[in-house]
Amino acid sequence: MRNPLIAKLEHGAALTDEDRSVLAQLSNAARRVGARQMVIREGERPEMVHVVLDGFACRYNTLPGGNHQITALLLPGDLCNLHVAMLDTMDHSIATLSTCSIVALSPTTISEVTEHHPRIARALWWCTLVEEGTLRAWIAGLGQRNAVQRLAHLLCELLVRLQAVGHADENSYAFSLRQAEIGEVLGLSPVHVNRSLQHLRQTGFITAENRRMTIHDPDQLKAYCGFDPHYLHLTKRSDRS
Amino acid sequence: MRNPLIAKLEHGAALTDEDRSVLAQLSNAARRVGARQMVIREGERPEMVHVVLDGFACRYNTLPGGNHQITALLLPGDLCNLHVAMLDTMDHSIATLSTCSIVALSPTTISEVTEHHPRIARALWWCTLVEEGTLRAWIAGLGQRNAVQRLAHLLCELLVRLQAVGHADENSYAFSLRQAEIGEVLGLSPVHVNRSLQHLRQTGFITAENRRMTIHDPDQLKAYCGFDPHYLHLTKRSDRS
DNA sequence: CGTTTGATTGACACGAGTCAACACCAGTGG
DNA sequence: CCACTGGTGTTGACTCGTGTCAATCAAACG
Repeated sequence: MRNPLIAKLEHGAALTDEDRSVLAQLSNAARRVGARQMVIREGERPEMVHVVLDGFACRYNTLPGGNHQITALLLPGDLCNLHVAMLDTMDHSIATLSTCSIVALSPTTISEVTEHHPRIARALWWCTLVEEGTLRAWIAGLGQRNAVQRLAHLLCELLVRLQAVGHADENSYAFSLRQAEIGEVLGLSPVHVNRSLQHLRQTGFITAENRRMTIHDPDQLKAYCGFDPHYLHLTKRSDRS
Repeated sequence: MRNPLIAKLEHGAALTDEDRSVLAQLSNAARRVGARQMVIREGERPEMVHVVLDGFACRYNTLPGGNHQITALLLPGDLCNLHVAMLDTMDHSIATLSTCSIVALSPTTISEVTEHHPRIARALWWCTLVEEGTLRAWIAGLGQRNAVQRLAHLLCELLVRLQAVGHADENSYAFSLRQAEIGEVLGLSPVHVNRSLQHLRQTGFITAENRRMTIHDPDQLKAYCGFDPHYLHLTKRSDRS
């Protein structure tokens, strides 16, 4: 399995072999983190840039009252807090969902790399655009879609994003979120997540077993929930400029 | 009334007088745009960075089915598409809501300015972080708050953001959105927006008349909806480093 | 094996959407 | 100067999606 960081950044810029080897080196210092561990807490001053190399992590906001809303899923290849040096304190928290393999990079490492490797710098810029696009897509889903479509849309997004880093095959991927956690992503109660999953199962769209999600006909599910991958900006570099 | 672009960026970096005069110059070429005009359409290749100097504009996503979800409100001082050069095509549209005064800057202007004025560059970076924080806060609101709290939260956010650029006084600001547009922000039907507004009026929280929103006791309304301005990162520069 | 954690189910309550009528302007044109 | 218009805001009645609570089931685990 390829290095997911490299695989992801390939979508954002035309990397050279040298770029790749730099990224590969950065990935060496990965550490293993158990499921449901905090990585950064809201209010802290962030010190490191984190890169997820394996597993699922998330950003989440805590609301007065104690409710949580997950605002982003961090998949293999995803970065957090690229802008680390700019921030006073975190306005949200980051935690693992499954067991993860994570690298922590110092701001100086980042700035050295971006200074000497313009294509990597470009790819990192691209990452933040994709991140913003994803945030907007989630807002649109929360505001306009019903529970089942929201869930279907999430499953489609995960399929496409994981495929982009080589962590999903044609129509399935490892998926170990609890239903309660899916609820925190979609703004639904755990019970309703359960019912929505059942609906997708009974309609024959998906099979979820053994911590693996299988989407029987991805194109059909995408059509069902109106999934348009444009916001992920995955057009292969080679396709354009 | 101060230049809102300068007023906003002051929050992101300690600007010098020279920085301010550069920004003031950039603001000269503003053009007037009527209400409900498209600025950039989804799918287009963006060519210019836009800055709102007066009025309300918005980003919005169009969903299959034709529904719209507003994903960001662009207030005086706000920028769109700083990252213009990086994008292939827009994954969302931008339009005015009220009559606006807008400047369009070329990517080369931007890169020249950021190259020669590191504090402005820093402030622009800061802007994108605030933007992301706001997107996350909206996700959290859509996922976890009920209609009235969502509305109250929006009104609080607008108060604070407009105050930050000198476009609101202690407890009121010009506000000319239709209820249907508020609905597109909050993911609510126009009818329910109406009822939620009435609720806030009858509870004595707000008065909305003459295209002006008055929040009688901002602290109380903030407490009511759990508004925490942290995500706007408006701590005055002078307060820290 | 008991224990625990998470998934599933059913009954019920309630927030929010829908539809349709009506009120209230501001602007228009006669 | 006044009817007419179109766009918004306001109401009421009804429906339906989703949340809540609580019981039960299933699988993982020490």
